[in-house]
Amino acid sequence: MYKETVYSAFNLLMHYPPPSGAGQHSQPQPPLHKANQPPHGVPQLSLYEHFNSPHPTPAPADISQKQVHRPLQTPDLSGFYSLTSGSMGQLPHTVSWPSPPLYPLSPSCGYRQHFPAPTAAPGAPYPRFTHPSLMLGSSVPGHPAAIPHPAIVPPSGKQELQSFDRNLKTQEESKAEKEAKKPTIKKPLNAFMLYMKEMRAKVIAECTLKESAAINQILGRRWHALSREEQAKYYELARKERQLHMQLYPGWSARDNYGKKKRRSREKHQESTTGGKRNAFGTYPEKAAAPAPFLPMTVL
DNA sequence: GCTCCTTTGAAGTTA
DNA sequence: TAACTTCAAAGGAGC
Repeated sequence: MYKETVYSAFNLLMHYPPPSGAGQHSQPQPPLHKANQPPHGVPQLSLYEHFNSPHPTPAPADISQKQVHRPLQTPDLSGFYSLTSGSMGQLPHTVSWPSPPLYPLSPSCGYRQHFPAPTAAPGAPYPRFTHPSLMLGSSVPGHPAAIPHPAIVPPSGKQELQSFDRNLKTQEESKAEKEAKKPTIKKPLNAFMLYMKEMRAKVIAECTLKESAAINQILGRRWHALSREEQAKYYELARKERQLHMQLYPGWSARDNYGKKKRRSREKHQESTTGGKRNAFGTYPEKAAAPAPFLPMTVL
């Protein structure tokens, strides 16, 4: 039964149609994230105003209007923010279609018909949304909450204990320790990362999956299936995220974290694509990614 | 406990 | 400037 389901789903995916317009456009347009820059002269709410506006405002029917107050919601958060839409109309004509999935997905998770781009009724109030990293931290003047911005990652308690033990070590070591203890300021999340954060729980619930790699594949496909307006929402969020990040950490650069994680060697990367390491489903990427034959249904 | 997997996008580095 | 690389999140798996 399980095998049958998996085969069916996999065969479906192999014949999974690309989104409408993919591969058919003759005049490629700039990517959404490039095109989605606000034009000059469009009044922008300050970040403080964004985060301290007491009441969410229903969005106008025409999202291309110069200001859209669009509080969105996640279940565990109480705040909201409003965003300014500068160029919602300047969206890419289409998006590239992702490569076939490496993981066999169930139709309810991987098949496009099951996750159409959500649409809101015209004039309906926008759902609340507060991405944690968009919430005010203590470093924002005038804000009562002493919650640090989540981009700052303090060392873990374990590391702190370890560093406490090392107090007896040499000054040089403690100096190096101090450097290591410096909280890491993380990169602001991009549009897709924000989308993943919001939708992950939903996918987990729908698909009863726990493997992040598999979930991310589903989310990647859903991202491509989103309407341009829906994607624009996340590009706008990401823009705000970067803006806030710049305000909170003016001197920060992505260079600060560059190379901090262990650099993956090309050999290792190639190894992974040529069968060196198993993925989350215990299969080898190159085998799963290869064009799959149309497998016959197998009843166990 | 570190790294990989897997996704997209931003930003860094390299040629 | 184009191409390539790294890192953001997530959590199970493997070493």
